[in-house]
Amino acid sequence: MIFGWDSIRREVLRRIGQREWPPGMLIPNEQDLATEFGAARATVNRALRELALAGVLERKRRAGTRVALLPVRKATLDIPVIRLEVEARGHAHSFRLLTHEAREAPVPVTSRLRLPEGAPLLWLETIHLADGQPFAFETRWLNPDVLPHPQPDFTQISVNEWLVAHVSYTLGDIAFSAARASAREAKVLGVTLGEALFITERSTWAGPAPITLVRLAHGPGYRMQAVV
Amino acid sequence: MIFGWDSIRREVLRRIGQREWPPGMLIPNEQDLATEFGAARATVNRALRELALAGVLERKRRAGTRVALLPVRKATLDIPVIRLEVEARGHAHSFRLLTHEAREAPVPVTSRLRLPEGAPLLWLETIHLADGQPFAFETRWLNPDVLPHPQPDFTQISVNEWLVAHVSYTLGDIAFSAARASAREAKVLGVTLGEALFITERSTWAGPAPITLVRLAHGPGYRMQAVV
DNA sequence: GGGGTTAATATGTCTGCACATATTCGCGCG
DNA sequence: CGCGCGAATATGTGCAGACATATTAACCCC
Repeated sequence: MIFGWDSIRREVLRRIGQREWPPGMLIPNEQDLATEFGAARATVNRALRELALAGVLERKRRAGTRVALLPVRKATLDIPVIRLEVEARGHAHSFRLLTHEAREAPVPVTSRLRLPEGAPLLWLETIHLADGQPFAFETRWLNPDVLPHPQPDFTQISVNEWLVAHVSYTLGDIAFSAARASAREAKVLGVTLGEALFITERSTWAGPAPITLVRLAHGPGYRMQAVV
Repeated sequence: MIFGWDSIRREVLRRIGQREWPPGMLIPNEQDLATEFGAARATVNRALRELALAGVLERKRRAGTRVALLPVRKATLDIPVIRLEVEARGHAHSFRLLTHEAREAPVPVTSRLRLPEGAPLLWLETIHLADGQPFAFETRWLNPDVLPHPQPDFTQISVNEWLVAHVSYTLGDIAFSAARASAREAKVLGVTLGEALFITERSTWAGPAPITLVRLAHGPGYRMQAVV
């Protein structure tokens, strides 16, 4: 009813929700729906394409569109810079650079970044604070090739923020897990030894060139939320 | 070059990556780009819309399109049914229903599902196995109103899977965190007391009606991955 | 010069048409 | 009966033109 591809999207969702179109059913083709809704095929296409992207529909050329049997829900989560994440929670962000040195990266790191064994990388440790309280402990391997000469002053601008502003990365992967706090993590984050930490690990790339491998350890109470 | 909106998208990404269009810059409008690429405005629009969705561009009517200063990367993660998750790792999935009883839900649960205090809900505990080894411990509050009479046999089909096949939910939220294993969790998952667990909590709704509130505890070694 | 109204502009979306492309169906042939 | 090949079909994408809408810039009046 009303207007726009979004109302078509919602109407299709409604029919699926009410079981008028049960899971697995082949739904009418775009042209028929366009006629029914009094819209152009392109408009119906837009609505169905969005639903396929969301995992609600499965579409194949010639075979048509069917309601997904096991809708693989897709959650999208925003990954802002830490400063924005802290500020979104209503706290003031600050940070302290704890370590900044060149190091030979261990094999798991070089292999994951596809660098030759023993390549010299920068090793940085940063503690991020929210209203002065520990928020996240960041440990990072950084490819020095991406830095200018002289290097930026990472005690003034966080590595995180300098990178998003000065190095465009095109792709990367991210993984989440849980781990117990090591002695160092416990001390830096101010938690008891063995506490459960929420771990985020990211690797980022500028095309074929590795940029950085970063691990963020969040203390207890941290929740990462997403809408489905 | 070549053809298609995706090649325009990649070309725009390239210009951003090469700093031809640095962060914050106002890029040419759709019509000019369409002329430059020899495409229709709709095609350019499609490319730019995708990039805005990915957080690379920021678009505003009349104001134009600019390169995002702090690109808020959006990661999309798939949330399949547990069986598929286990099978994707090359293991055989099985499960055992440990508990299945009516219970008065505690206040935190009823309030989160917006049900009256003391509403009777189903309480279900399930252990999911991968090749016979504990994979995830599922604890669930389930609104009995969504079930048919007689109730399905949850020892045969997992609650998880029955719900996705028979109840369409329209929205929900999901949160991830880390927690230490309680005595019961340690026993069921076969880990030591206090081990760090990866926790997934979901609430799902069919429009205004609550369906279920579920908590999944994954043992150590579990990683949730996403592509940026 | 300040404040409010008006015009200009870039994006958002729609229509109607066309062609491309991936599948599947069905026919014919060995 | 099985197999391969061509026809049919639904989606994917393209184009040109149009109107809608949000937002900004310009202007006028006091």
